[in-house]
Amino acid sequence: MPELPEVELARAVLEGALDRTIAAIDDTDHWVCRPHAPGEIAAALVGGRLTAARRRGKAMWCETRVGGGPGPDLGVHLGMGGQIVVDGRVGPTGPEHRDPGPRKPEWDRFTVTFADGGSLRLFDKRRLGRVRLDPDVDALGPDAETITREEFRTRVGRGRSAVKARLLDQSVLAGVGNLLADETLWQARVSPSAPADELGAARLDALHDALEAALEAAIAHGGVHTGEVIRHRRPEGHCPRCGAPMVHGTVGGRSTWWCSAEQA
DNA sequence: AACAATGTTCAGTC
DNA sequence: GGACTGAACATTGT
Repeated sequence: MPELPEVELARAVLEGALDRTIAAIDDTDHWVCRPHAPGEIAAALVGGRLTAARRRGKAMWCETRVGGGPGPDLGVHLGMGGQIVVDGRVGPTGPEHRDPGPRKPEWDRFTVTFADGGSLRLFDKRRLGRVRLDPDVDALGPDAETITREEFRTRVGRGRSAVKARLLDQSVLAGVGNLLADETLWQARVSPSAPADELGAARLDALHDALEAALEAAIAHGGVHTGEVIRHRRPEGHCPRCGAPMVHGTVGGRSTWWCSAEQA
């Protein structure tokens, strides 16, 4: 689930955890909390509180106050399938929201318990999510939601690798994942394997517009899985616009589907 | 059982 | 040194 729209929805859920005293933290999952030692995050934040929930691309973090002064930021990355759960509530983050399925307690990889009895948890079956203090977000490119047309042109339209690889490169722009990339390319009728530097301004602008529209729709509807082409992203799938078969391949190292006619 | 999965990162190669 | 590629990472589901 987690691409920019899901992370934004999770960030909104995170706001429910602000301004509450932190009574305890379970940071004993050494993989999710690496490189911190068990207890390190707890020692830094217990007694303090979260004061703001921020996001850049797929990276999220909370500003904090501890002992009357600013504390370290608490960074949270959802990885491939993580969810933020505050007081037992999750945001609308994909198919699992409609059908939550089993929720084994051991899939809670990180837990903040508040003095009022509530909690903030990172729920993550796959364990590819990550929690760390003072995450470095400076290496990320501009957020996909706010990047300007001009910035998009110069950053995405550079290099001879496939345009999809550029869209997925978080240092080029932050927030686009595999499904959103396929949706954006399909909306703009651009081949995922087209070399980025051969696109030209018109098609780069079309991609930018398609991205903004896809982001807005995904946030409004609850996640990238609601994209128009996403459910046709399967064997025997057909383009919902022209009816031509969808084809599958690997582009930029990721599983990719595109319309055999319109994105040739 | 083998393989793919909505993400990131690191070791290689050009 | 920068740009780019593919495997590895931990785990679940098909």
